[in-house]
Amino acid sequence: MDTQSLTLLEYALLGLVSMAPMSGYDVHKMFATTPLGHFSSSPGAIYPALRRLERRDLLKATLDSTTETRPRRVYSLTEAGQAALDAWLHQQVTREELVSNSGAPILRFGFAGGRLSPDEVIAYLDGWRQTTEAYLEELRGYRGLIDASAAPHARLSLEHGIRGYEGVVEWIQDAIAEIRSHSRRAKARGGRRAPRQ
Amino acid sequence: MDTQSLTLLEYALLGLVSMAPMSGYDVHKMFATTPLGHFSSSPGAIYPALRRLERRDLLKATLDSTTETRPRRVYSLTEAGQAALDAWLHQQVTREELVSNSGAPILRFGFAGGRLSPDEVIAYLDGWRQTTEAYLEELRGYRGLIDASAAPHARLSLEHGIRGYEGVVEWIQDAIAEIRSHSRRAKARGGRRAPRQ
DNA sequence: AGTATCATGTAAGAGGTTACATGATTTT
DNA sequence: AAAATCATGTAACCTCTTACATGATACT
Repeated sequence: MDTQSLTLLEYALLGLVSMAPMSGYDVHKMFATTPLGHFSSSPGAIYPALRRLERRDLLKATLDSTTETRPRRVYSLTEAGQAALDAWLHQQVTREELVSNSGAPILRFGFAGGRLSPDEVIAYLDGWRQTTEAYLEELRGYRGLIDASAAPHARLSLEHGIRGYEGVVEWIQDAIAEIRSHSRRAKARGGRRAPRQ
Repeated sequence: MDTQSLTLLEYALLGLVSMAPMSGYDVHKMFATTPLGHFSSSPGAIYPALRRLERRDLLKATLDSTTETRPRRVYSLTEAGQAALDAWLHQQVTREELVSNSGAPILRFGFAGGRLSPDEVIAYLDGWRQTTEAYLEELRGYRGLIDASAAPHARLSLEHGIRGYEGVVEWIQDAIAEIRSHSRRAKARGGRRAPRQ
């Protein structure tokens, strides 16, 4: 298996295809019409990326010839693709991901839905929270270094960053609580053996 | 004047140099040691960008030969550079800037300190707030389209985005209040003619 | 004397953006 | 019949990343 790491766009494509097999045009529509991260829907990015993933055997294309037109290339994950996606989903949030503001942490969370267990998701979220709180301490340390009356914009910009990360911590706490209660309900239902209608 | 738009890194360089003349290495240190946006401090990005800005006559370099070593190239803004920076600082925040999450809005705010009047800064912040609230309405519209019990991660991801933008709106309101009171104090001091000591 | 840091760069490669191309299908 | 949209792509260009190069000064 090929350990080379992928671009964020490529991981996003793996994640999307994992939820449902898709063509390049389907991906384009997703990026263009839903608030799924901040990816460009330009075909010049999407189609070459899909081809790269196909070359690396992470995706396979099945030619859909139901219509007589030029066949759509519908992509799905190979086994190596599932492994690569799962390995990525298991990566903890790093300080660098926070600083670079790439959107990778929330993207991983979004795709973790069906692929990670509730306990794994909670562990991921808790790691994210810890990394965020450590970075928050760093940022708060800068507050003392700024002469506020001399540089109000510098201090306010720093405050903007701090507030953002504080909001993330709150969101994580709520998300963990919600996932816990959701998983408890699922277990309770499982105990009574799925009563239908 | 050259109306071609610049990359965010290039605008960041104009902004940094506007605060104090700097060499490429000074910029590198800024990016490496302060939480100034999410720029890479790699010389392969910084030095070529400075050269591009010099070629476009937005920056000029003065060779500092106080030391007998290889002279440092200390950059400062040309008049065209000041005009380009000011034009950028006057641009309102767009929906695209919010979606792409580039960090341009807070970067402009940070550099607006000495170059825009308090009234202009407040107008900028208020435009940012309005654009953010409009985008928030868009995002809230997606809430109804998601079946929460079927796709809890999708709904939580959306909520993550919504919370972030709500936090920005709150920060903007506080920032406006602070800038208003700061500017009132400055006017009051101006009336009594700068008492020293 | 040797190592770390200062300070400035270059070279190769990858990925993304913008713009264009192509041909079929659906809509007006 | 014409226009818009579906669907897939290519080509040129630009910027950034990574890694290496270079030579001077400061430190130990």
